[in-house]
Amino acid sequence: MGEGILHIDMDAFFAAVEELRRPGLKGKPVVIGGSGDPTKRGVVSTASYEARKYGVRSAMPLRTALKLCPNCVFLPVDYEEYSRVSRIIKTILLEFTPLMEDVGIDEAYLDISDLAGSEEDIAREIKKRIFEKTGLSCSIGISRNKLLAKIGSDLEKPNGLTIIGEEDIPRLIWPLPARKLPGVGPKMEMHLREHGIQTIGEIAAKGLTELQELFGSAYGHYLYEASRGIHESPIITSWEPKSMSREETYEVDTNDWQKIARTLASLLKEVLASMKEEGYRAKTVTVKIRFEDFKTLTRAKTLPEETDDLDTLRRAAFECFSRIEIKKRVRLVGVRVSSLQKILEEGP
DNA sequence: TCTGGGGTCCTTACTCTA
DNA sequence: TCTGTAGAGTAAGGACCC
Repeated sequence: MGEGILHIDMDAFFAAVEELRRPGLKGKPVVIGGSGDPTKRGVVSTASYEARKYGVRSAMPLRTALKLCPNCVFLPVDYEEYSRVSRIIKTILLEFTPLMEDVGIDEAYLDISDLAGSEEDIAREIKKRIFEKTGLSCSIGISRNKLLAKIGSDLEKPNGLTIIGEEDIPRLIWPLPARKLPGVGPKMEMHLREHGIQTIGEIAAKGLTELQELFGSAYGHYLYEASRGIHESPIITSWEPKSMSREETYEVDTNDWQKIARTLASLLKEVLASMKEEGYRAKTVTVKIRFEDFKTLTRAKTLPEETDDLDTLRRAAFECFSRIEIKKRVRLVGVRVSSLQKILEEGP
């Protein structure tokens, strides 16, 4: 007992949903990303397992994926459809327990500590119910905390079920590449390698003070504990958004100030629409410009009080924009609002 | 040559105020 | 009042996540 946390991760979610809609795609290499046109700017959101055989990976430019796999079927991202299927899955999970943490569109944590029956039986039942209702498979990790459950769900993909107990850490976790530890991305992986560290076990072999000297006190402490499977973070069942943003990458880089300004104004309108729809006002506006060389600048302005007035937010956004010198071509424009305040609902 | 979009969190620097 | 500093708020950038 005691391994009461489940991490549920849908297998190649976007591609799997598309295959449901178009059974003719089954068995073919499918790549979901951007507008679906692999000659245009965009990156891979999801590659089916067949496409992965060609080396296609998430976050890879679509043009690179096309070179690796000219026969792949390229499809645009249809968030509305994936969200619809996602809601069905989350509803199934909530039938098991209200202690569900929503992590993006295709993942969730469940705390089943107080449920009757073995963790493994419950996980099998979850997989069965999801498959019956949606035709989709998922992978589940079971352990005593979110960190280990998440690593576990990734170990036997697709359609996996992995239980990680205390005694399994040296055998299952320590041989894994450091990159498999949540929070270790490409930069930190390189940084670790420079210090001769390639696996999670090699992190666990270091002392706390050494890790903190090398990687800073907070992150060093995280690595020390995480590499030993120690992680105390609760299941978060609800939360408030901290910011909302829209950004757009041009198909062709531009230095046309008018065009950039029009993009900024229209992105702000979209952000404002989402903000109003969800019932928030914002106090801080941030404008982001990415140049052709990928150098990115942001400028922020905090207002005296929260607002959802378009003119006020637009003045703030353009004040930020005016502080950025456009002396290179621009590839991306973005706008974000933060310091959000929920508007209390009026009575009927 | 390429590198999306929507988020969160952390670090560092700076400014203002108690 | 002078001086130093702690803490809050703001700004900017960067790493990471799906």
